[in-house]
Amino acid sequence: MSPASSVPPAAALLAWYDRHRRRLPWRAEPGEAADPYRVWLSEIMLQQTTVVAVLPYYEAFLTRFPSVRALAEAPEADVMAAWAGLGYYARARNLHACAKAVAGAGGFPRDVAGLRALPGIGPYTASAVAAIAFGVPAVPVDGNVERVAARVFAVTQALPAAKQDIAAAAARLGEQPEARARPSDFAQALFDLGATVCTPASPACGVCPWLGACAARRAGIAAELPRKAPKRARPLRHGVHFWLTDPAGRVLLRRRPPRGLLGGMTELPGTEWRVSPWAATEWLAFAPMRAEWRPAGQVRHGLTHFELAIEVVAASVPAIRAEGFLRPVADLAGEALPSVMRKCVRVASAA
DNA sequence: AACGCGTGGCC
DNA sequence: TGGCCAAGCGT
Repeated sequence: MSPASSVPPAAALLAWYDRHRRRLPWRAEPGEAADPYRVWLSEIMLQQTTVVAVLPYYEAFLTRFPSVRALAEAPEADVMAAWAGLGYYARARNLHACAKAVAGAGGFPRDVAGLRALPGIGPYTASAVAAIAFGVPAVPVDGNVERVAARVFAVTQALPAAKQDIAAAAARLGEQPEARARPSDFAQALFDLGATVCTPASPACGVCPWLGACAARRAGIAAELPRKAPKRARPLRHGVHFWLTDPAGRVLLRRRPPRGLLGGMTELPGTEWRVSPWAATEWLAFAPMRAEWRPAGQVRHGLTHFELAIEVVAASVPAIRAEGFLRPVADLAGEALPSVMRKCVRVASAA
């Protein structure tokens, strides 16, 4: 980035946004006041999660927990069950803790520092809520904004080392008077630009409002930015899970530890997940009860840092006496089952 | 400061 | 198909 490089004009981006703004359920209509609860809820759900995945969860949450107070007063198990399938379950735990803090304080803090102090709210979300809900002139730097900023200023250093430089570049964009006059629209315009035009793989530079000011485009390297450090490979791990039912149509479940992998979520009892496959003589020792276990099917599932291959085995006994709790199979929809466990349930039910 | 932490869609 | 990616945070 040379000293002579010009800053892409905020006015051009805002004009583009006024024509192309996406209508999303958590967005206020032009001239309408934003609802901090909805903005915050959507921002937490959208962390590392696509709009399409969030939409049904957002609507379900608003119906079930129509206000931050309603969310604060709900049992944590209800919140975890409503979040089941969305992933990164620490978000749900922190969401609930944050709701309690906000309800207790009588409302959301209206500035970046106050928001940043709440559970589950980091630098990005604090800026996003401050800008979108309260009109604070901050530029939230997410993956979209990082990409746009890296390109318009041609930051060629790779992430995560380039984090600070890119954040400074994004802040430069937001310093323009036109951006400071419309912080909410400017932030969302950057999101929309990144999501629909300045996309990761094949950016639509031809229709970009910043085409003329983009340093990466000028250098012919837009699609290559931002550069990223290589990621580690995801190893395969193996596990065996047990589908144990009784004559009343109930199945044995277990609660996972409150923190860590799938923390606080419900699971079928099973072995640990390890790199070497399990022999029958080994996994039998982990079975919740002595029974005639029969293979019910296999499940593959990708988690954040490893791939999982699960063997589901099933048995029926006259009476279940084992650690855990029982639920009617018909009621499993209301349980906090993560996606990997829903796959296991599907396989076992079909067998 | 790296690393742990889900899921589904896309090419 | 498999690697990449998405409005990151907590530790």
